[in-house]
Amino acid sequence: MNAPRSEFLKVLTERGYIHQTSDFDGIDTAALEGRLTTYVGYDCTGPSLHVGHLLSIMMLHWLQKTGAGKPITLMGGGTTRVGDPSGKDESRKLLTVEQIEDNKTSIKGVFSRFIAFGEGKTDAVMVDNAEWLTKLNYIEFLRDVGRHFSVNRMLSFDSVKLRLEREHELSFLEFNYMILQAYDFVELHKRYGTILQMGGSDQWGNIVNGIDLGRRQGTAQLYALTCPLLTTASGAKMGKTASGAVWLNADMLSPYDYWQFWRNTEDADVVRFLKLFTTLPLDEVDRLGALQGAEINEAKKALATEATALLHGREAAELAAETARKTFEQGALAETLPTVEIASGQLEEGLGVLAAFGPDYAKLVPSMSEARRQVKSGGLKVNDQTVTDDRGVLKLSDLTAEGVIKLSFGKKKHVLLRAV
RNA sequence: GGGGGAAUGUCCCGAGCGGCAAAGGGGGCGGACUGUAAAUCCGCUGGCUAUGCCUUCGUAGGUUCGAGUCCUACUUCCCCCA
Repeated sequence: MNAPRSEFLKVLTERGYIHQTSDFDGIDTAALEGRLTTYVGYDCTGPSLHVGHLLSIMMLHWLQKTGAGKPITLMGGGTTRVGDPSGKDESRKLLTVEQIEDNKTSIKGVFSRFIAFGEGKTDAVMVDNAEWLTKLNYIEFLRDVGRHFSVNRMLSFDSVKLRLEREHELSFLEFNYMILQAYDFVELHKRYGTILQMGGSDQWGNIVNGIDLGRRQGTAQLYALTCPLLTTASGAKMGKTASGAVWLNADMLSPYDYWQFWRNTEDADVVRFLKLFTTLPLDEVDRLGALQGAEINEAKKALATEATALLHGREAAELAAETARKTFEQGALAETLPTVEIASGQLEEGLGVLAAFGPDYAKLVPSMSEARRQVKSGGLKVNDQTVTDDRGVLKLSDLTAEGVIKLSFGKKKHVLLRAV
């Protein structure tokens, strides 16, 4: 692999996005000529994408920014009806078509934060593979596409092999996923001149299948580029928090919580994440990375603010940073903490502490039983006072001068209960 | 087609003579220590209208005062013979 000549691959290489490519020089040349039309596919299995998807979105961002080519975001409206078996032990429950459509609508919004859509040469477009997949004729499809796939070879792919080795069922439906994804690649080539598919390293097999199919059907040379699967320095899968995945949609994870997620990055990951998840120039990253000991916290704040600004906007990011500063560095009550409203009447009658923390109000803990357990281990606080009695009751007199009650779970998670 | 084995706490792996909310790990969460980090140590890790009640051991039945444990059928997987 030679040193990249294109700005696009230069950036991707320097910032650590590349895990594997099918033909580095070929991609490099196309990028240099600005004809690297590239797609990434996104399943519609949930109502929001999460940080795991961010890497590929950032790659599309750089693709556009460096003028290497046109980004295409492919919504898997069709493939999600089949289900990708990659990396999963069990079949996902079949989603209804309505659920998939709802998810798709809900997911769409985040892309425009990172890439510009439009009609121009390097403007991004969004397409949905339901458009062509749902119209396929089975027999025709088998004859045109199916004959190019060897089952012997398909069985050797990790996504399939894992299931077989683990003794878990793999339905014929799911077995077809890789064929459909391969077909997508070729179809996108025909429609938009797409020549590159990017994705996580777990998608390598699926992408290469598309390249093979293209060659057999006589398309131009297609390419693959994958990014590494993200793990933290201590080996944990990235993107999980107490309350689940780190969602990108603001209504599922507030900008403040998103900021907190990045703020809590392990020391050893800071530089890597600055390169991957912010657009800060590399010399600035180097400067931040050189900080030692407790000073690394400055780098983490920069990471949090920059990453949040990309997704939720500069203003929301600054606000989150300020809220965190007040809460953690001054120990003051930040009015901008996540807030849950409660009827004053409820407080007049008295609201059980457990209930206040539980799923009906602050949602800091998932159940009353969990709240009870946390009281035992001293994890709950009301107005910075540790809760000791699980039968305690919150009353109007617990309201601070600002008219709120501050509920804390652990040291990092806070919610304000505001009487209305 | 015949024979033998397996499925356990809705995160994973895994023990479980008929009295079991079910050993032990990993992961996760909380506490201590720190720097809102890592490592380490301690605690917790089904739900609820809570000294009690309800739901859990592949699925559906049965035996029993009582079933994760015994029986029958079914599902999926592994091994051996054909």
